[in-house]
Amino acid sequence: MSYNHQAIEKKWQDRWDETGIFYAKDNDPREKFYCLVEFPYPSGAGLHIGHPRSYTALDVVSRKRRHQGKNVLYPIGWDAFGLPTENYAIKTGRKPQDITKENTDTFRRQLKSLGISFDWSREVNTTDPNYYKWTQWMFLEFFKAGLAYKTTQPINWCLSCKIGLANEEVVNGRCERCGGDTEKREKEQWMIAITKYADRLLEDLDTVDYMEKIKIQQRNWIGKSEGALISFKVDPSPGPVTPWINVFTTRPDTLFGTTYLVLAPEHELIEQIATDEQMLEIMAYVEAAKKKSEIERGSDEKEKTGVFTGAYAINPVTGKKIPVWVADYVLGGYGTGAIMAVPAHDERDFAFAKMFELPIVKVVEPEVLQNIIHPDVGISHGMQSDVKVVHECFTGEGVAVNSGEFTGQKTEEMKKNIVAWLETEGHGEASVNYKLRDWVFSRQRYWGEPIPLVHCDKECQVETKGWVPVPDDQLPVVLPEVEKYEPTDTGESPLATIEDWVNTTCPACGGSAKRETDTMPNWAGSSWYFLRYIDPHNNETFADQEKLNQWMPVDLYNGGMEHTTLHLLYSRFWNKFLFDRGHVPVSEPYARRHSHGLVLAEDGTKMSKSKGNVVNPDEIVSEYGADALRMYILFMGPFEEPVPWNLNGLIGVRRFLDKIMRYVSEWDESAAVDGGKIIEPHLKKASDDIDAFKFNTAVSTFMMLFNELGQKKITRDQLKRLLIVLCPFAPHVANEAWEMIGEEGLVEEQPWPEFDEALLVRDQVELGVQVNGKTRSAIVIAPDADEATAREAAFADENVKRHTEGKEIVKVIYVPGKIFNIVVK
RNA sequence: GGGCCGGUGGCGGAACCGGUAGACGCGAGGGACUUAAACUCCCUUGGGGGCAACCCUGUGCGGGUUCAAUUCCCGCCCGGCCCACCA
Repeated sequence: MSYNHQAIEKKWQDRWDETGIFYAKDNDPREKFYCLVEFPYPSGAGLHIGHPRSYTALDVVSRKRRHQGKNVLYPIGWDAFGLPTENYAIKTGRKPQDITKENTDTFRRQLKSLGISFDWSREVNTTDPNYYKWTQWMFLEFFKAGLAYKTTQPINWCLSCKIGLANEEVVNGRCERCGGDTEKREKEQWMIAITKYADRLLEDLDTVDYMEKIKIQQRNWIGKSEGALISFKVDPSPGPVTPWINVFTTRPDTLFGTTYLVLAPEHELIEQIATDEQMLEIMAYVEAAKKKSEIERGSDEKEKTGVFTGAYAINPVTGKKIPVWVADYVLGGYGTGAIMAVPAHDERDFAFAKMFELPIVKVVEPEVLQNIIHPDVGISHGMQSDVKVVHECFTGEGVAVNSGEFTGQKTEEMKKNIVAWLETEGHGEASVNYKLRDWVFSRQRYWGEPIPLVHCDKECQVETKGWVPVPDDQLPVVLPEVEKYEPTDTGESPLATIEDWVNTTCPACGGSAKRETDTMPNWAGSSWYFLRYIDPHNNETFADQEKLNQWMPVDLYNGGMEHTTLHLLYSRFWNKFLFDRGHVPVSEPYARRHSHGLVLAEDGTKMSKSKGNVVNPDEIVSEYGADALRMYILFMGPFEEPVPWNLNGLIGVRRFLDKIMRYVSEWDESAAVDGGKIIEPHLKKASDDIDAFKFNTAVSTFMMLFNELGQKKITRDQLKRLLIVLCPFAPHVANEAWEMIGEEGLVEEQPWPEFDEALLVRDQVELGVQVNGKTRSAIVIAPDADEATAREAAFADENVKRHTEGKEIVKVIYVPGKIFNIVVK
């Protein structure tokens, strides 16, 4: 017998809709549980088979919590701004608004067909003006706090999207969205000063329960390093004002080994200090470096290039003149865009020095060498004349050599002392650097939130360089209708072409003014959506304070690892900022963060449209049913690991669901026997596995349970308990079965079972018996039997006798319930 | 190059805190039911040996700790993901 999934799934989904049983309740005395999944980007392709993995898993958790009497908020919405929709609009000439409407309708239908217990009354959409009104309002909060600023600086530019990208969006020199080539470009951009929060984003990781690998990845991305800022005086001075070159280093202790300086090609001092003879060559090099795409620059395989500027600077500790070079192995965006090169103790500097025959001076030795009498100690640390060719580079810590008065100090000690010396001499100071960059927040695109600023023609607001916020009562600044969605040839947003929208009046002085035509990146709306779910229809504020107090923080948040350095970091930052402004009650938005693995194609590779190995959830649901898809996707493997899709596996799960329905239809109360000893341990295991995120073994536990039951009919109460625990996994089947046995109402209304300890303990276990660690037999014995009993049973066993007879028994190890091991000689 | 994760049957995977390796599912083989098929049910299924009871071997490779290692330690090899000239 095979149950009719189409009929029963529709039936119960309608019942859930009618009763509103999954709606979260504000002002409710029950304990709250806020369960969150990353809301999807509603693409034209429809739901990906990977989506249900995360949604189903957290659905199981949410459903269990409801059974346990919690007031659960499990919402869903649409992260709908973004390039694919815009590109589709360009291709078809249709409005992105219309395309989005169609796509979200599809996604909603697909998600509902899975029976996921979302609270559909709280659906949000980032492209809804009632939503992005608040995204804009929050941007203005950043602006008013001085954290949003416009600047011209080299940014990552995607050549095919014609769009500026944040660091986080550039993957191996390619655009994260389209995979196209990127290069550095000078462009005016709105930035948000996320770096001001770098320390707190780092430190507060200790206060949250994230999977360790997520924390590690965020720490690495923030990339805090401590060191020193050191100033080198250019000598001879190229003009009346003597320029100084500032460098950041994590190894100030190697200053004596600094034999040259290197500036990034973008460095502002280059033109000023380069000598006339070198100028042509330098300019050519700088130009070439600019044109190099990020890919080329990265793929140079350590082959170093560079040009001498002709200028020299003074090493403050040795007093020696050292040459200043320009090379693109130094990054303009990190530190000061200039480095002190210590070829003896840095691989990159070493490679460069060898290439251009620059001096290499050893100033650190591994500590172990210090115990050996060393002829080098004490030799002068001069330049050219006494340079020995060093054949390898030592980057570790150790003891200083060739370092004047500091010689003999350990690295840690020397770092402190040299920084103190630099500070007194006015040549430098202790300093901290981060890899994290400020967030490039402008997009020259149509399909995003307009940045709600106006530039006053008279620049009446001097301190903000003429930029004036659109007043709150004029928000949202609604996206105007345009003819064409293409970015303009000048690299400006299509909005720039709508004159009567661009031209406006200055909110401050009433004079003429122009609107900002850039839009926000698609990360904007997703940075705070978890707050809007709490009060999605509020028109007075983004969410009511009382309700925020009630619901925040999110108790459990699941999403993909690919968002660890993007969305997850951005939204933590955004929430912290709102917290500082007094708008949200907690500093960290997510108490616990989990991540899921990808669902791969059957061949173990990523699913992709081009390879044609994509699985369509609609087909699966219509052919095998939502419950089969739900249970299979949980069963296929460990939740956090990637697993290949396998249709036969899904069919196996469907067979199991048929087996359950068959059991229930054949179930006969009058023939019931006590099955407590069978079902109780299994139900307990399945229940525990939910909290441990071990959904795969939870499903297999149900299978084992039915294998053990066989034809045995359990009591009504026992069957009911079973169906309640099954319900989070296969809610349609559980409800249908519930009705089949004549029970009223919905399974969702039932409390989670309390497990009876007495039924969990087993009276007999099979205990392995080993001789010298090799399993030779097994005995059936009480799990808590004493050693004498176990010993008797074990030595009575024929097989054990055969392996022990005539041998000296050295000792026996008996671990009750685990093992009985006899050591013989 | 760095960080993280992983490597167990033909396949996906299980094994709690070191305690009978291979649960559960798929696939395969055999059988029952059927006029036949589908469905369902039963048996077998890591490799090698043996009629059998059983024996040997086995969790990427090489060592080690232990009564006992898929699990812990050391050294390698391979794969995946993320980051990557970050001073």
